[in-house]
Amino acid sequence: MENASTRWLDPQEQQAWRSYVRAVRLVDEVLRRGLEEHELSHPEYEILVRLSEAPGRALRMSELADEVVNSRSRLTHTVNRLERAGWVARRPCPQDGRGVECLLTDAGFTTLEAAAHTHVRGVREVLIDPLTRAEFLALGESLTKVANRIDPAGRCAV
Amino acid sequence: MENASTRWLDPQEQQAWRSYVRAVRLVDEVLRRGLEEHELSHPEYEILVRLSEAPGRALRMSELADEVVNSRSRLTHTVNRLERAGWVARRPCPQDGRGVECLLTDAGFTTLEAAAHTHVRGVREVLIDPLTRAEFLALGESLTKVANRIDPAGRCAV
DNA sequence: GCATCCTGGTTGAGAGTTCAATTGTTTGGC
DNA sequence: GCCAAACAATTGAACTCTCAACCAGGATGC
Repeated sequence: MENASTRWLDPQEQQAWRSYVRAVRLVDEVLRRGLEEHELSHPEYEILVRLSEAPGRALRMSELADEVVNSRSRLTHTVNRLERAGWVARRPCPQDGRGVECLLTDAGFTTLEAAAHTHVRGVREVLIDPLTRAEFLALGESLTKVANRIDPAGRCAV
Repeated sequence: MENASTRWLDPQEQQAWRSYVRAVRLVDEVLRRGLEEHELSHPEYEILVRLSEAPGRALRMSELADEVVNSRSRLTHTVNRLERAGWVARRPCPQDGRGVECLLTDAGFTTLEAAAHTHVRGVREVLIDPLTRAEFLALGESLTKVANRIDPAGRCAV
């Protein structure tokens, strides 16, 4: 499985990689703390965002799972929590008896609106403001390439 | 707490931010799968790396926590697992009766050597190869800025 | 019509993480 | 020397995530 021919990272690559790991961890932490005052985790927040953008504010479980890059099982658990909180509701899918649609409630929308302010402010503060616009957009483009290499179809259920 | 003056992300920023989230999630997933064949999680792997680089292959718990950007408590739990596996050992810190030193064992070093091949290959595959060298290094520099903005001292116990 | 397979979604157990509370040590004022 | 405050690390409970097993409902072959 492993052989001696692995090409190690040179010092610059090493440094870049460590910054990646460190930044990702710190950014996550900041955003988590921002959302917790709205009783939302980051994964939960993303689900609400996707639902709010969907036609009729509803999506099938599997579509939703792909959009937020979650496993089916993880989505089920997370949606359970959101449903318990009253921010989301489930209903059977009319076209497909196996399917389940997930629907953003009005309460969910209200929560989302409130949380979005905090969240966007956090994103600006940690990721956008420290960089020039060009740097930030370049970052985005690089990461688009990275994501597309791993999951070209754009719909990965992990 | 929230007011109406929040500046929302424009479409390009939006796109960049979503790529960030998506890429980070996908990269994490790939690396996790790479390490699992060595029975290591990514946080565990990082701990072994830091120990292997430290003088005498040992660090105090709090230093280690800062290096890998973990909370104290999380580090304790993770080190418990590593200790149970025999890859790490604890000993009291001679200078400070409160302190505990964490030490990489020979078995731990061997495991680390094996896992490093898989891991570095994974990092290359998902993060380095899809980009030009300049792009990758620019990514690293941007993320260094991001990390330093959040945690200027470079020693954040989260 | 029914046996088989595939897909959408859920469940439960086990592992990992967070938070608040706890134990034990050192430090600093007096 | 003593007491309070600060610090290092650990603990346990509650919660989240992963994986593998499961239970439908649809599609396919005959």
